[in-house]
Amino acid sequence: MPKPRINTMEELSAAIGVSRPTLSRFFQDPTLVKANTVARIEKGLAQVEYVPNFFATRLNRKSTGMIGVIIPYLNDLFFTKLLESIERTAMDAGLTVLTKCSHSDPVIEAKALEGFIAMNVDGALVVPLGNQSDVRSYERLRSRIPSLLVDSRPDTMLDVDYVGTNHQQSMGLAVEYLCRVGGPPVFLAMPPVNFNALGNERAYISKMEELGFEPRIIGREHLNDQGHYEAHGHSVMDQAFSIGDLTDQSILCANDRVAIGALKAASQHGLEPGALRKGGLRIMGHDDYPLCPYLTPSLTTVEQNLQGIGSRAVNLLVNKIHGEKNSGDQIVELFDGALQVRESA
Amino acid sequence: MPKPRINTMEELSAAIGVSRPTLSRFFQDPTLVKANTVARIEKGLAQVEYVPNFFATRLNRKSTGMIGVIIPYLNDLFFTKLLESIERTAMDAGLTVLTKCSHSDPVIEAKALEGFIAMNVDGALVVPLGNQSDVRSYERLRSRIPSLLVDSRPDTMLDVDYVGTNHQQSMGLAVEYLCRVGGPPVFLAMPPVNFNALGNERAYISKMEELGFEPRIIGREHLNDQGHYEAHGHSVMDQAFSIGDLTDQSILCANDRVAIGALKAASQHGLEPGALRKGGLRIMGHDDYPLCPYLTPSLTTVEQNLQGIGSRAVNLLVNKIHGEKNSGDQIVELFDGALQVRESA
DNA sequence: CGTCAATTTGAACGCGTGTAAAAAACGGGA
DNA sequence: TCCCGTTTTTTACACGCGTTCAAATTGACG
Repeated sequence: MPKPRINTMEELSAAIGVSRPTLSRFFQDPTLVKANTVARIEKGLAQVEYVPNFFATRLNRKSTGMIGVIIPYLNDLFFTKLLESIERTAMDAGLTVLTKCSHSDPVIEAKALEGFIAMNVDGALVVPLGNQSDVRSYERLRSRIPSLLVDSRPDTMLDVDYVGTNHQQSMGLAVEYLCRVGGPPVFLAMPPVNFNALGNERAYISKMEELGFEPRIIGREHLNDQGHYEAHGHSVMDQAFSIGDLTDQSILCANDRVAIGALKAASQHGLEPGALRKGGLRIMGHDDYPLCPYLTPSLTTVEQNLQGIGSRAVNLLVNKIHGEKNSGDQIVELFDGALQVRESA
Repeated sequence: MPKPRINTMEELSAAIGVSRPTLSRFFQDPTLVKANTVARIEKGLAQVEYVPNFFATRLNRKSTGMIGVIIPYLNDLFFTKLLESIERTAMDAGLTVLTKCSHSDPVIEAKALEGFIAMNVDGALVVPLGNQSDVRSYERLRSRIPSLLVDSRPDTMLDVDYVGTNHQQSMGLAVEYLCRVGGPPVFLAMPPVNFNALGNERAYISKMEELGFEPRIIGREHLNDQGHYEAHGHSVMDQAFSIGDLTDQSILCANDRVAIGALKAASQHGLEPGALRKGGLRIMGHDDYPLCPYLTPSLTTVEQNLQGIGSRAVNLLVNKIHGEKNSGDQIVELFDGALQVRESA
């Protein structure tokens, strides 16, 4: 026997004999209503089918209790891990998260940001596409809504609040490690079309120079579909190995997915990255993709503190929302990476 | 010079000299307004900053133009691939997608479904947690909103509209292939706590029996945290290999992530799955996880047609929304899997 | 210039709930 | 029992836009 469906608070009010304003307060926060009355309401509620209309409740409220989050890709465990951290933290803070994915399309990204404005979200976390992102969209967003850039910061938005990894430090770790335990690394870059991997690249160069080595970057010339990092890494290294190049070098990859492609190329050419431990071919990644330990050989990499970045981003956003008066100062928080030494380097 | 911000249609109307009802019609569908007027509105719009309030627009509309989608995990490329397919199809159909993730928590799942009701979505696609899912929540949802189960169907919801993979067929393919090219496979199951992998398991059993072989299932007794498939596959196989068991068997894994763990265990024990091509140790997965080609050895598997499942699910949902009068008949569409023979088996 | 059809406008109401202010009911203590 | 402070109820307005409908305007055409 299905319970009778009740569509409006008005009807509810009539059905259980409690005034509508009291019901309204009850749904927002039961502690605003006397225990006695709460019990009466809950008893009534158990007998009917009623769900307050989401739109109506937010229409005339100062705070919607929602934050918007947008990420560039879905098919990447890096972003989903970050997203998971964000969602969990936000949920604990009592916020509803509105997740969007731009699918690597600046137009979709812009539309999503506009959507956040239209929905009056309390704040927004933006993991941007990168330099292709529409700067004006973001400007429009942050002029109305407390916002934070996460993970990646386009060159055109350097004056904006931001939480991410300290690439100088994390790539520095990688370069230093590779140099210490073997030969100085060649840098396998991301596809050029792609978003600002420049942070990693610049960090590589400066660390190499600091240590007195000549930086060498490969893979910038290869065109590749966006997001197909493994294919990129594979094709670049396959080509090199085919002519006997780089077969005893240290290869530092822009990220783990590129490294996964490189690993495959190596194994196809009968090479065993990391086999000599202190020299020969070695392949290292960056990010600590969840599958790293399960690759053969397992992938040495630098772990990004996605957990920390995600939760810190949410907390900072909450602060911005609750006033904390735009102190005027730009917020920039960079998290250090941690070396994860495994078999491949 | 920032454009003046306009907050309501009323103000907009005054600002650009077009009546509010006309503006309303313009925002819903510009073709409802004369070209001449459209131009005038657009010109005015370019000079100000205005975004129609999302809540207000949906409050008094019959259709919200939104569909809700919920998936159980984020950190799984299988689900993100499915989600991507769904989002793309929905976007093409002009629908706004509301994505939620239950993070493997039935309570979150139930809340999300209630949220869909509260937001008056036109329809909902539910990729359930599995047998842990709260059946009543889903019943409440589908009693109010056109809904469809996708990918997995809990035993408690067998009478419900559903789109997914034909596991009988896809696992049949795998079993048949393994038997044809080598010895009959042992089935490496998912962690028991987990959601209904039973489809795969049952399909394995029935195909084995059909071919006259004795089914053998391992890995059911191992307890494991949810979602850590690789660790599960690894620990089960590591244990077996350690006592010299299964080292020359065909192993059919419940899914690719389990297989990835199994592959790692093999390599750690100096075993090379698939090396003998037609016998010896072979490992096969199911799903065609995007990384399969990049593993060493690359993973033989059965590809699920996620693209097809996702877009079909959206299209069916759209049909249900647009009436198509509940024909009364239950909708069940099963997609065939396709063999992807690689190195590991 | 007149006519008819197509558009736009004004005015008003509705959507379901938030919110504020004042009046009424309640509850506990002297 | 009376008084006072707390809680609930009444009442009324607000939120921003969808929608309707009659009245006014526009536009193309003859």
